[in-house]
Order: sequence, then structure tokens, then C-alpha cells
Amino acid sequence: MSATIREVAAAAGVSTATVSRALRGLPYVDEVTRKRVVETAQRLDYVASPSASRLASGRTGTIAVLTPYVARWFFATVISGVAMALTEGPLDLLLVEVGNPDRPSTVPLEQRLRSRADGAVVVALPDTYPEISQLIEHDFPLTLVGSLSDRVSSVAINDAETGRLATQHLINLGHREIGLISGATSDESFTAQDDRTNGYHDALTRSGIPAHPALTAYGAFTREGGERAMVELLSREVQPTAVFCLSDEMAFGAMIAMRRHGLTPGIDIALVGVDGHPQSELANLTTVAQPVAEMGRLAAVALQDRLNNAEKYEPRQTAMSVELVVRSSSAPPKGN
Amino acid sequence: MSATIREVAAAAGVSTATVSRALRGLPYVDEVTRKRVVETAQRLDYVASPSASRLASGRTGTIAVLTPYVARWFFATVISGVAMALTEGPLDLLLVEVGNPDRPSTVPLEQRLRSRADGAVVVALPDTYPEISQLIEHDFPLTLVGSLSDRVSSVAINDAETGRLATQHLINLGHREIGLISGATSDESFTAQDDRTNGYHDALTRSGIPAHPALTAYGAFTREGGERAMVELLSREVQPTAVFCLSDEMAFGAMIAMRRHGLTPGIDIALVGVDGHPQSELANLTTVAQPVAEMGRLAAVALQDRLNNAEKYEPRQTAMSVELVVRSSSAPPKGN
DNA sequence: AACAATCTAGTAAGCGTTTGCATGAGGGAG
DNA sequence: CTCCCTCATGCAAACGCTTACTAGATTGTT
Repeated sequence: MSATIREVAAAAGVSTATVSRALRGLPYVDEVTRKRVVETAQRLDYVASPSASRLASGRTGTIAVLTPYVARWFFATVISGVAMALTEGPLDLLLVEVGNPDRPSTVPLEQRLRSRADGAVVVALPDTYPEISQLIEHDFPLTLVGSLSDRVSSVAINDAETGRLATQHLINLGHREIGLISGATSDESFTAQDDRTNGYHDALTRSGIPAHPALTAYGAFTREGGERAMVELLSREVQPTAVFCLSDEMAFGAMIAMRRHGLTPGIDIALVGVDGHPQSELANLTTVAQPVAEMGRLAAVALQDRLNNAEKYEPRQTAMSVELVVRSSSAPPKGN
Repeated sequence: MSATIREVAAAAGVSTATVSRALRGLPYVDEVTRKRVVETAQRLDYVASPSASRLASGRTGTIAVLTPYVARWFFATVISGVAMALTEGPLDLLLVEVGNPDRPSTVPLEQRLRSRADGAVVVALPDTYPEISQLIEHDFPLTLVGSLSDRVSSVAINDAETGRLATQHLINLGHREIGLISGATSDESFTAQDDRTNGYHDALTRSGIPAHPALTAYGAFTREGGERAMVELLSREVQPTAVFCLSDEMAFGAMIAMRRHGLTPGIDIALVGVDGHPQSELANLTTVAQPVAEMGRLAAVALQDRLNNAEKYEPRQTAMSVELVVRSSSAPPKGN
């Protein structure tokens, strides 16, 4: 099919070594020679075989994105951010599903990555997640997005602050019975959950509002989960006048549940979510928005940085700032 | 780092050739020997180097997903379907953005793929799209999802039928002034658009309803596009009592525009979308749902099929059936 | 003018597999 | 007992690059 480096070398009247150097822009190649080589390569439609150069150089020219899901908004958006950062370079993007409870993988992650990628961007998994932790110990270049780490570079929002912000907003509106809709009871594979919850409690405490356990309900971090959790909440003795949902998608589910019960968000119960999901506008959902795509992009940039600097590299935490977007799903409690 | 095949061979007391055969399950290896080799490999934590085997075998063990966008729901969902099909095998998934008007790529697609992937699943691009067409001509194994083709295998819904179905639904409700919200005026890189539009016209014709050009508005195939188009529509002389939006996301945009004008979907103007977007439930949007993830999965399976059968392979078109999901965004016109 | 430093380019040894070919060992058929 | 065929394995040549290392040619220094 494609021409080989030897043919280019022959056609250009140089050695393969020179072709290799010329085409990769390495020094010690006369500009005249380089030009001739480049032209010859172009004429022969030559492109270096990735497999061959990978084998010879030991570098794969690939970065992996490790993510539990690919279709959910947050994850898909991070991935697109990473893709954005890579379009400018020559790096390939390998997509790997990791940590999806519904689809456990048989092959150890490290094997799936070894000699397949030079590094990886990890989405929403903490550095304590077993397979991730293992990679870090083996010094596999990693960057996290969605959770912070002091072992590798990471970019995320301040989740505790986010929880505080959302809750404080509800408190400011005059709410006292503020519920919480969270993911699984305690999911170690997604720390944002605990942090946001802490922020919630923190805000309550600061305002001297006792946290009522009956105001917290757990579901999955999905629309369905939020729906179930809200149904649960509505069946309890104590009723919240406002609910903080740990993600917009869960808030959407909560909205569906409310509607089924004849309740209106912002009138019967105030709702706040987290994410800045594109649909939050149509749903009139108040949300704490985070710059998701940008976070993915930054993580990819940080990873490339790490790959280029090799030695003198320091893990860096990047905290993105969030923005409370107020919409009609959050309003003062009925009485007021 | 990892052990090499030579070390395994030495440790197991066989040649590298035997190790290679044994580990890949090839015939002509004694079961006893195979077992010994497998155990040795496991003990040494050996995994064949992808670069090396790719170079030697000429196969990359990778399939690419060619998509204009990665974060938009439809695309992300197709990708996850492909990923689903691949988790069972040893294939890698290479993500490549192609045909995104906002991010033109400098490197010719063929070069980006050559010796990088054994085949590709193309999302929502027709076989007439220049770069895709070129790949087909070069016999690069391809499978399309979202548009049909007789040159390569493809899986898609019947878009004309979809347009007809949606429009007929509105007609059945008693509407006569049925508007259309479409993407760009004529986007050759997304045939579904034209087909759905044809279905729309077809349904009108069959019912003897004259198609009024002033009832059609163009935007992008996005929420913002739908919003703009609806604003446009509302500013026209002739007003529709119902509007068929070529995608759910555009319908969401239309809803936002309507709300801003104090109009309610299903009451002032009926709305129907296409996709079965997860948010359509919350938005109460009537939609023609398509099994997107499944389509991605099938396309991946078809591609693997093609890769395994090499020779005797016939392009196959798979038409998925759609389902009209009626919600409150579509109701009879006011008068009735 | 002699010598060191810097460029430029070539030689060839890998990189770690896969695979065509050769070889030898069994085993059933004649 | 041969002869052939099948099975099991080894040998060694690719696969198409990258990259020490080497060496000659320039250029600069003193």
C-alpha cells in the first residue's frame, strides 16, 4: 500500500536515517536536504507506519481516556474536551471504558494500557480507585478530571464549595427543610459525591440548621436514580421544601417524579442541581455550572505537558470555578 | 518493564514461535505445551507488545469511530454502542473527529487512519462525504450508522418514513399548517435531513395539504439552531399550528423560543421531534424514537464481520424500526 | 596553520512480534 | 516394514521504523 521509508530514502538519494530525521523536524539535517526529502515523501504519499515507529521508539503517540461511561453528558463532554486538545497535535485518542459497574472488564486495566498509550486522562474516577491507583504506582502518566489528587495532576471544581454554594442559595431563599438527593449510599469510585454532600452539611451547620437524615435519599447518579430518590423523599414523614440534587441529571429525574405527584419545581419544592447541563435551561433548573469541556481540555494539556517534561514534573491541581445559574426551579418556600 | 516473548519462550523451554501460537490459540500446539506456556506467560506477567505484533502481522487490532461530534447525544450514544460491542473482543477503539465544520483537520483522513485502524464505524456521515467516499474507494473497511449506503454496510432508520410518521401524526391530530424546522439549508454531509424533509412533504401531499414554503425554517442541527428557527417561524406572516423538528435537540430549542414568546408546546403550537432523546420525557416532547446505542453496536458488529470474512463479504443495509412516542407536546390544534 | 567544535549524513543494530518453511516424531495404511 | 500424512515445534526472515555510533566536511579559534 503506502510507500516505505526506504523507497523515500532511495528516491531522495539519502539514507533512511536522514529521511526519519528530516520528516520529524530533528536537527542536524541541512535545510536543502530536508526540503527535498519532504517533497519526495509527499510525492510518494509516504506516511510513517505508526506500528513501526512505535516499536522502534517505544512511544505510542497515543493517549487514552479512561471513563466509566461515554454517552452520559458529563463524560461525553470531557472526552470532547480532550479530543479538542488533541486535534492540534499528532496524538491518537484511545477510548477505554473503566469502572462501569454494569460492564466489568476481564482484562486488567494496566495490561490494556501498557504499550498502548503513553498516558491517560481519567474521567471522574479518584486516585484511590484500585486500577487507577495501581497505574499511578507504576508511574503511568495520568491526569484526573473531576476529582483532585496530590499524586498526579488533576483538574476539577471544588465540590465541597459547590455543595455549599447550592445549599446556601436555598437557605438564602428562606428554606430550612432542605433535602439531598445523592448517588449510591457511599460510592468510593466517585468522590465528588461525598464532597458535595459535605458542602451541603457544612452550609446547613453554618446557618444553624440541623441536618435531618430523613431528608436525604439515595439513587444512582442518573436521571432514573434521581427519580427514585425523589419518590422516596416524597413518601417520607418529613417533607423538604427544597432539594439539592448532586447532579443535574438527577434533578431532571426528581422533576419527573414531582410532576407525577402533581408538584411543580420552584413552587412546591425548590430544586438545585450541579453541572450546567445543556438541558437545564429548558428545564428551568437552577444549577451550579462547571466548565466541563474546558476541564477535559486542560487535563489533556496537562498530560501532554507531563509527557514532554518527563523528569522535572510536579503534579498540579487545577481548581475550576463554578457559577450558580439561578432559574425558576429555585424560589422561596411557599409560606414566604 | 514487561517481559518479552523471548523470556517467556526461554522460561517455558520452547521457541518464541510456539509461545506466539500458544498464546493466540492457534492450532498445531500440543495442549500440554500450551498450558505450560500460558502459565509461564501469566507468571511473568507477559502481554504481547501491540506495536510489535501490529508491525509483524499488519493488523492493528483497532477500529476507529469517525464522528463529527463526540459530545452531542446522538453521537455520544452511537460511540457508546460501538464501545459496547468492542468490550467483548480485544479490539481497541480509536476516536477520530471528522467532518466537524468548526474544527477542520489538516491531515487527510486517509493518512490518519492508514495503518492505525483495520476499519471504521462512521457516524452520521453519508458515503458521499468526500473523505469517506475516498476511503471506500481505497477499500478501507467501513460501516455507516445514521445513513444508508449500497457501497458498504450501514445501519440506520428509514428517515423518510420517520418524517412521514411524525407529520402524519400531526395531520391526524387535525393540523393543516404544519411547519418544519430543519438544519442548514442543504447540508450534504447529513442526508437524514433531506430524507426526513421528503417524508414530511410526502405526508402533506398524501393528505392533500399544500406545503407552504413560509412554514419551513432553517437553523443548525442543534438546540440553538432550533431556537433560532422557531424565532424565525414566529416572525413570519403565516403561522403554523404544529411544527415538525428534524431532531429532538432542535425541538428543545424551539420550546425555549416558544416559552420566550409566551407560547406553550402542545397548546399553542404542537411539536414533534426525532431521536428519543433522554430529555424528551421531561420536556414532554412527542418524538420518533430510534434505537441509537443499538445502532452503534450493530454497526460495530457488522464491521467486525467484514474484517473477519475478508473476501466473501456483501454490504448489508440494516433498517431499524422507529417508534412514535406521543407526549403532550403534540395535541390537536386550538380550534378543535 | 593546526586543532577543536559543530554540522551533516550514513551504517547498522535493534524494537518484539508473526509466519513461511523446514524438521522430526508418531501413526495408520498397504 | 515402508511410505505418507498429520501434528508439533523450531529457525530465521521479515515488518518498517528509530537511534546510537561513526566519520567526513565545515567553521571557528587562537
